[in-house]
Amino acid sequence: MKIATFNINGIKARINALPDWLKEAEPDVVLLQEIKSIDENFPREIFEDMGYNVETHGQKSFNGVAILSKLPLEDVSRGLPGDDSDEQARWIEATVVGEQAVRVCGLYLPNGNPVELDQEGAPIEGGKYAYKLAWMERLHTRAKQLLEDEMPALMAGDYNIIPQPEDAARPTAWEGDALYRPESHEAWRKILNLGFTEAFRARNQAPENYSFWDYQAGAWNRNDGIRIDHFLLTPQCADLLLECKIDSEVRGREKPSDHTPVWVELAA
DNA sequence: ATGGCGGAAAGATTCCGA
Repeated sequence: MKIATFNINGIKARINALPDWLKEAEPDVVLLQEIKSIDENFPREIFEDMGYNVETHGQKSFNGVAILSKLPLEDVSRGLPGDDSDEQARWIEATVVGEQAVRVCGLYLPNGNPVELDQEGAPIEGGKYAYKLAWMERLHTRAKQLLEDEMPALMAGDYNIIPQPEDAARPTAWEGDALYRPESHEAWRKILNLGFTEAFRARNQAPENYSFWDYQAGAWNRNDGIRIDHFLLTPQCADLLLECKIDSEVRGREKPSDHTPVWVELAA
């Protein structure tokens, strides 16, 4: 089973690039982020005609996540639990029924910039960085529950986290940024340390592997990128891991997203 | 350090992302 994650930066803007990539990459399941569309406006027929089941969790203008799957999807759930007042569409999960059932969670973790701190250095309540860290606390809670289920499960998407220096072309440029701050790293490590496997690094230790390049200043041509799109696998899912790859070349095409697809192949 | 680009909604500019 091939499962991909792809922050498309707007479904309308990627109306050609996404189907083109699907036809050649042929993933069984795709977790999409930043569809930037309400559910009613998502062009589901395009993907249904390609054999995909479509489940969306959209909102107006920003954010929005979706799952495309050639295999049946069961028990679809929208929204990350833990804060009923959170109206941002950043989480969707479902069970994919293949040879084995796999629980897949698609996420678009808050960026968190600008970082606003009080005199003591604590994130200011109501600010974007506090929202990011609070969201990661809720993610930690959901992650623990997934482990308790003891079934193959994964959480994948745009984490807006640069895990290590080797995950950025210019790591020093990111010091102090919400994607690279100590509090962000601590929250990331806390989730990993529950017992998740980060799929890409389980298969590849090399630097200069990125999943995002800014549109500005020729970042793609200079390979000035960062690796922020990740797969976290439960132990039962990590046992099924065959490969994890980044489709970098997609970033160099006509009208690209600023992110590129990342995928895993599972023996499921 | 900032936001030079790009997307969306609104509507000839502003907000947002990373």
